[in-house]
Amino acid sequence: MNYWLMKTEPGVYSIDDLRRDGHTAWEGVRNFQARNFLRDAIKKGDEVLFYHSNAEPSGVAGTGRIKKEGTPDSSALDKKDIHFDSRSTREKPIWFMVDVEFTGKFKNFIPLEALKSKKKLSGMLVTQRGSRLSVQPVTRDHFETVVRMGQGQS
DNA sequence: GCCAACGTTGGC
DNA sequence: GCCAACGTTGGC
Repeated sequence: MNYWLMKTEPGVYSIDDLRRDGHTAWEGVRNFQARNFLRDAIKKGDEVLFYHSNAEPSGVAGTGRIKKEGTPDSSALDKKDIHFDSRSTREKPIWFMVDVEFTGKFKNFIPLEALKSKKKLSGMLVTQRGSRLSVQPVTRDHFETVVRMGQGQS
């Protein structure tokens, strides 16, 4: 079982949207490192920290779980989609997506500032300057610490 | 809105 | 294969 952090801009798709929908296709990722995680490493049942970026404040808003492993990203094949990529084809897809299901919204939203100041979370990728990767691996320790903070037990 | 940090592209 | 130019991310 692995743990991940996935970024989304709440104005585009928030934890409340995920709660409403139950699950969603995590599509539109156009970065090769993140693509490799989506295609190769993320497995059904893996747990996800749901992170609001470009928000006021930015931070972890809740959790999700991988419902379906990597499949070709259909938005890359759709000419009308903003994420359309002419290099990607049905036979040789470049981009991949996973399906994420809602598992919970934090009682306490955890702002980035709180992640940074928590000693136990030192080294967590998202707290590092210039960390732009939109799909990041998280250690089990860090995942559980953040969840405890979000549930208000720490 | 600014801008630092980073990823990607393309000329050579 | 280098690296400058450009585009994007995302905190502030």
